[in-house]
Amino acid sequence: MKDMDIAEVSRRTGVPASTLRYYEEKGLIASIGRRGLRRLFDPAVLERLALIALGRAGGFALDEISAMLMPDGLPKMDRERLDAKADELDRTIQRLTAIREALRHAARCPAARPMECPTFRRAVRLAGAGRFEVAPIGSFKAEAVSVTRHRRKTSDVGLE
Amino acid sequence: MKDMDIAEVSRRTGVPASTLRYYEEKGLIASIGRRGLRRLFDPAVLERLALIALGRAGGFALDEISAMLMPDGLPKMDRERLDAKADELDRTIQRLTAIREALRHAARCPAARPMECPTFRRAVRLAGAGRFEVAPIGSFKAEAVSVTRHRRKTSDVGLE
DNA sequence: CTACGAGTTCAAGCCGACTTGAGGTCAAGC
DNA sequence: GCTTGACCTCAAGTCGGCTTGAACTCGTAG
Repeated sequence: MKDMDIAEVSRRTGVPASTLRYYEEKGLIASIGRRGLRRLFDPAVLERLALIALGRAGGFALDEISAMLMPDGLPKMDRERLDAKADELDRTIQRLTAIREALRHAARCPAARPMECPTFRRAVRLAGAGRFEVAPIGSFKAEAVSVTRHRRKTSDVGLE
Repeated sequence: MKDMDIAEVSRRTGVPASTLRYYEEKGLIASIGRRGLRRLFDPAVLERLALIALGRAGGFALDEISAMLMPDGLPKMDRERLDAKADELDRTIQRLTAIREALRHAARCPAARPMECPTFRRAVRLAGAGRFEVAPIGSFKAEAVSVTRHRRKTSDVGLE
């Protein structure tokens, strides 16, 4: 298998040609040359695209991803940096798990107002969904979670 | 505690006033009236904002969230719909967990190229990070994950 | 030789969730 | 009575990650 044109890369990865050009422009992938105007890609780009997709699926920004990949597609970051990313993901997972439980519970809990249900409240608290001192029963607080979002002042709850 | 002005709601929730106005405009929250020009909010809005934050933290779009809340802040969706959301979250969690493992592994795996490492490859596969038939060793495929993102053609990997 | 279709560039558009800025209103304190 | 400052509206801007469209260039099949 020799070098591929953009259509083949697109076909084999499901990544649209426009996206591939965009990624190249951003320096995430590189074409190995041209035939006429047309880009030629080394098959290794498929692997690299898999890693990029992995990062995207993990919710990382393209910039972060390119910071993690060496020119040849090897993970570049040191152990600490990768572990930090893993930890970040870990916190996200915790949060999402709590939210999932809240939803499951809300689906069958008969309480009139969800916030009156201790189970639900607990889930909300674990979700770290903002710092609210909501009235009913004892007040609860949670540290604001801030998941890699640009300049935010106070409690950020965004996942993305 | 009687009705609050926007500043108080903001202070108590950490949600900026601009965001509160935006949410009102979108119909996610409602002010209970005005004093002069100024909005007045019922304390119940705090609870509603907590639920909104919960949804945001779960990665749901504002539209989805408002579809889940009754005018008074009660979860509105039927059991099936809520369960479906929970399932969606579940899949996301699975994916993120796989990615976290991939990162942890990559942090200490000595393999020259990550894709040569079976453990890593497995993680990538579980992450469903695109459908790639990458060269080395046996090829693998994964169904494209599509996480509630607007019109996308082929394999979408976005989480957000 | 020419037409075709797949590729190219560059600028502009889109989506969601907000933020920012200019300019206006109004209740309260001096 | 006048200033102050918190609040208001409305339009426009921002950010990331792409997509879209117009206008162009090639290699190749007929």
